[in-house]
Amino acid sequence: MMKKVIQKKITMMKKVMSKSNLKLIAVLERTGGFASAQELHQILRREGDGIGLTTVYRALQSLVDDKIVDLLRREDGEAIYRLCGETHHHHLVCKSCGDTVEIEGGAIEKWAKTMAEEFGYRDVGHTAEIFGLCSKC
Amino acid sequence: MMKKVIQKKITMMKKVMSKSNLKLIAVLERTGGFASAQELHQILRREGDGIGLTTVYRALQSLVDDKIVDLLRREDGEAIYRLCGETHHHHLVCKSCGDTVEIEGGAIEKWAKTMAEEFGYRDVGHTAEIFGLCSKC
DNA sequence: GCATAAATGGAAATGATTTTCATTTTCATC
DNA sequence: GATGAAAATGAAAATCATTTCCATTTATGC
Repeated sequence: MMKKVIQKKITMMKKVMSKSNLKLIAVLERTGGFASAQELHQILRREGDGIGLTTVYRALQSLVDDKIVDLLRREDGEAIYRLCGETHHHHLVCKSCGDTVEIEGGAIEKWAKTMAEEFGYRDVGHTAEIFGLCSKC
Repeated sequence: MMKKVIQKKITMMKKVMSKSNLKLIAVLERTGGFASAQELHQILRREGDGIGLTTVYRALQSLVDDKIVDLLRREDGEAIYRLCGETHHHHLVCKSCGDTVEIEGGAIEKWAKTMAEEFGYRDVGHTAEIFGLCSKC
C-alpha cells in the first residue's frame, strides 16, 4: 500500500508517474530499507518484470530529483536508494546484517546550522549516519 | 614540511613507509584539502613523477588502513582522501570550490553514542559532513 | 486513425577502482 | 660486492556501477 506522504506528493505535483517510477516505488516500499539500483533491478527481474537496467536508473534518478527517494552511498561508493520518510532523518545501520533504524537528528540539524553560520557557509545540507553492530549480530 | 602528527604516527608504528606512501603524504599535505586518487596521480605526474596509478591507489589504501588519511566520498561516489588531523573531526565542504573547513563535532559524538545505546548497537562509528556554499562562492 | 512526444531497453561507452603478473628495487646476509 | 628472498612497482587487463546512444514501442491529444 502506498504511503500517504508519497501519495500526497504525487498529487501535489500533478505529474503522472511513468509505470517504471511506480514499480520502483512499490519495490522500495516492500523492501523497506536501502537498496542499490542493481539490487532493485534484480528484484524486479526475479519477480518476472522485464524492466531494463537503464530504466531502473532513470526512474531512480527522477524519483531522487522529485525528492521521493533519498540517495546515499555505501562505503564502497555504490549509490543506495530509499523512500523518503515524512521528515528529514538519519540512519543507524548495522554493518553486518544491514538492518536500519531511522533516528531523529535534532542535535545534528542544530550543529550543522551553527557551524555553517560560524564559517559563513550558505545553502547547506548535511549527511550523518551511524554504523555499528546491531544487537542480533 | 611534515606535520608533527604524521611524523609521530610514522614513528609510533615503527613501520618504514614506502617511497610512494611518503610521496602521497607530501602531496596531500601540500594541497591541503581533499583530492581523489586520479587527481593525486595527475598532480604527481605533472610534477614529473612517473608514479603509476596502481601505486597511487595502493599507497592511499595503506594510508587509510593505517589511519593516516581519511577517506570520504564525493556526491558522485568518487573516493576522496585527506590527511587525518590530530583529533576526530568533521568537515564543512564547499560544494562549488571544494574548500574545506575542519570542524568539531562534540554534539555528534554524543548523539551517536546516545542513539547507539538506545537501539542496542555496539561498536559504532559515524560519518557527518556538511555541504554548502562558502562565502567566496 | 494519426502524429507526436514520452517511455523503454539493449548495447556500447565511460570512468573509477581492482586484479594480475612480470619486473625492479630493497635489504639483510654471506 | 654478490646473492636471494621479500616488498614495491607499474602496465595492461578485468571489473563493476553508471551513463549515453539510438532504435523501437507505447501513450496521448486531436
